This record gives sequence, C-alpha cells and structure tokens, in this order.
Amino acid sequence: MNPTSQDETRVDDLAEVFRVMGDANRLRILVLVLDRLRPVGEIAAATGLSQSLVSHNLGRLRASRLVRAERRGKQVFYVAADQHVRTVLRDMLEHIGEVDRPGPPLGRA
Amino acid sequence: MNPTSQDETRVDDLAEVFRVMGDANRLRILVLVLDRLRPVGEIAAATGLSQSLVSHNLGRLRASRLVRAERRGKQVFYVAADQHVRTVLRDMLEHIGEVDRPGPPLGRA
DNA sequence: CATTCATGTGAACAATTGTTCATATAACAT
DNA sequence: ATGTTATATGAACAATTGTTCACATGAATG
Repeated sequence: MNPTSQDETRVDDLAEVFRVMGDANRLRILVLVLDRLRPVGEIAAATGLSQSLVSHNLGRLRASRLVRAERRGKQVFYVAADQHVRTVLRDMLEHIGEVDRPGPPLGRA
Repeated sequence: MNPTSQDETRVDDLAEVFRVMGDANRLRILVLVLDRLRPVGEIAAATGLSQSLVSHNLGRLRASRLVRAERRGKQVFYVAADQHVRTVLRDMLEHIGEVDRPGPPLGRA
C-alpha cells in the first residue's frame, strides 16, 4: 500500500485534467460543446479564436477525454464527453457563486 | 444580454479555479485537507514539500476559496471549503476511471 | 488528378507559472 | 524584551505553457 504508486499517478492524471480546464479559451470551447455537437469552424467563429488555436485546444480537451470528436464529411464535430464534465462545471459555478454570507441570488443560476 | 460582460468574467473566474487545481502538488494538498482540518506543518510533512511551497500553494487554494484557514494558537489549520470541492474531485476521479467501452454502473448517474 | 474546404500539427517565441531562498509576521514562552 | 516555533510573503530564476505561423493531412468535387 505504498502511496507512491497508483494513487500518485491518479493525482497526476487528475491534475492534468484540471490543468486543461484551467484556461479560459479552452473553457469557453468546452462550454460551447457542453450539450451540443459543434464543428470546429463554428467554435472558432463563436469564440473569435483562430482556427489553429481552436484545433490545438480541442486536441488537449480530447486528450483528456473531456470532449469527443465525430467526423461528418469534411467537418469534425465536438461535444462534451460525458455527464461528469457537465456536473463538474455546474458544481464549480455554484462554488464560485457562493459568497461568504448566505443569501445566493435565489433565481436559478 | 451582451455575452462579453458578466458571463465572460465568470468563465475567467472558473478557469482560475481550475488552474489552481491543475497542479499536482496543490491537488495533493487539497486531498489531504478534503475532510480533515490539518495544520500547515503536517501537510508539509505528509507531502514532502517545503514549508514555503506549501504555504504559497495554500495561499492560492485559499484565494480561490477552495480551502479555508483557521488559526489555533501558532498553527493554522486548513480544510476544504465546501461540499462542491469534494464533489468535483469525486466526479473527476470517476471521469478518469472511465474507459471507452459503454456499460456504466447502471445505478442512477 | 488538381483544387478547394475543413481541420490537424510541429517548431519557435512570448507569456505565465512553479519553486527556492531569504526574510517578515504572528503567537507563545522564558 | 529576547528567543523559539509556525506560517506567510517578495523577489529572482527555472520550467512550463499559450499562441502564432507555416505547412501537412483528409475529404469532397470538378
């Protein structure tokens, strides 16, 4: 039960996933494909980022399995990989939304 | 409803939180204080990191409100700030654990 | 096949970030 | 007040990372 074998690897992998999410551009991209399948070009247009940068970032997101790709003809569509991704984003938004005092906005987020 | 005012700020803040979690050392620290109040010295000992580095990292974690501090005499104890933090870690571990094949646990998500 | 459209990728550079070292602050004890 | 223990912080440097540019790949169409 040496703590420096499997758990450590897990922590490293986990850190890697968060690191990928820890960039505003990638996060915007992730939000765009959160519940909708979108082609790369549309993502580039919607974010105002260069096609190259979007592609690089999608590559990172895909490498961490945060999104998955699906080719249809010339275009490649991306979408959030699973429910966990959506849940995590929702949870973190709630986390951020919390102030020290009670009394959150009361309307839906 | 201009998308470049409040939502963008939110995304930036969100990215910041993930960026803080996107470092293996900070993540280890976060796990250590996940459900237990621990003094800085103990965290340094448990992780093998220098006191200074632990302190810097706890500062970042605290700045993102991922942990909160509580002083007791000379020592300062840290603990995960709220339930969202625990939930997010759990969700992401599940995310990582997933293989490409289908066949999820079949219980409710 | 050559061309066009959509996306991917390597290399280089700029910018950000982690880590250390030295020192500061804070609480307690003598 | 001085000393000791515990934690925090600023500055400097090393390492990592984001972004661009030029070009490669892949799929459709004439």
